[in-house]
Amino acid sequence: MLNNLDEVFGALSDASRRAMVERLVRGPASVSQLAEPFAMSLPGVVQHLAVLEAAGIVSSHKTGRVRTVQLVPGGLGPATAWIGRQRLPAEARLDRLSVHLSPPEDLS
Amino acid sequence: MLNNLDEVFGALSDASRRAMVERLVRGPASVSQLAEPFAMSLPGVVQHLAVLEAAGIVSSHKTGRVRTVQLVPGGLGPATAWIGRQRLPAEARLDRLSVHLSPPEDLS
DNA sequence: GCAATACTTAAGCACATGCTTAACAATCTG
DNA sequence: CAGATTGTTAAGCATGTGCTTAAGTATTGC
Repeated sequence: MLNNLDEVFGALSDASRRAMVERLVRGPASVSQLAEPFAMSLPGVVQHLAVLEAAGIVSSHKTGRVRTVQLVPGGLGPATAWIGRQRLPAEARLDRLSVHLSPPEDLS
Repeated sequence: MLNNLDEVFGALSDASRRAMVERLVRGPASVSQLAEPFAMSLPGVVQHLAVLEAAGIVSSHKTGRVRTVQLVPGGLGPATAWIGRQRLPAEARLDRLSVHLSPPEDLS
């Protein structure tokens, strides 16, 4: 089985890449749009995006000359799951509590 | 304000360091005990522990000639919190639930 | 068609990372 | 005290990371 935790955590260990993820939470964006807040060359940004894509955090497709990037739903799942497993025994009660909480209700 | 997300995610991006954290969830351990599962020199292990300690994930104290390492409660909190904030709007319902679970409480 | 736009590819460079071995403490044990 | 145990310090090395600039390749709009 392929373990991509190295790539996921590695991708998140860089502030520029985290900022890109934060931007993408608000919706898909082109490479240029993602590059705009940074004092960084476009190739630099593209390299960061490649890291995020290799980690499965982001996906992209090219339409015409524009590459649109978006978050992969659940792309952070492996990271969340791993961290969730490393709770101290003292914190375990909270885990059990969550099991008994009712599933999320319709909040409309 | 100092931002240690780089260090926390960076520390978790290495499989050896994650394995050490997994071991420490089951209780404190000496440097030698932590080193035992690895085909790695002791200085190598100590360097990994230094990364975990710099990230605030682990703490250690030396008694006699033995250094005992343990998890810092809530040391993974910054990572958990950041990931929790990057949920897609579609996943937002889960956020409300997590609000009731996150703060580490006094479990005495 | 021609120029502007939006990337892409390639190469290179400084610095960080993940190890190693060798040598050095410091502490316990018989 | 002598030797074994436990960790530390220092140095070095191969590889990875995070940029850069320069030059190229589609597309699109006039």
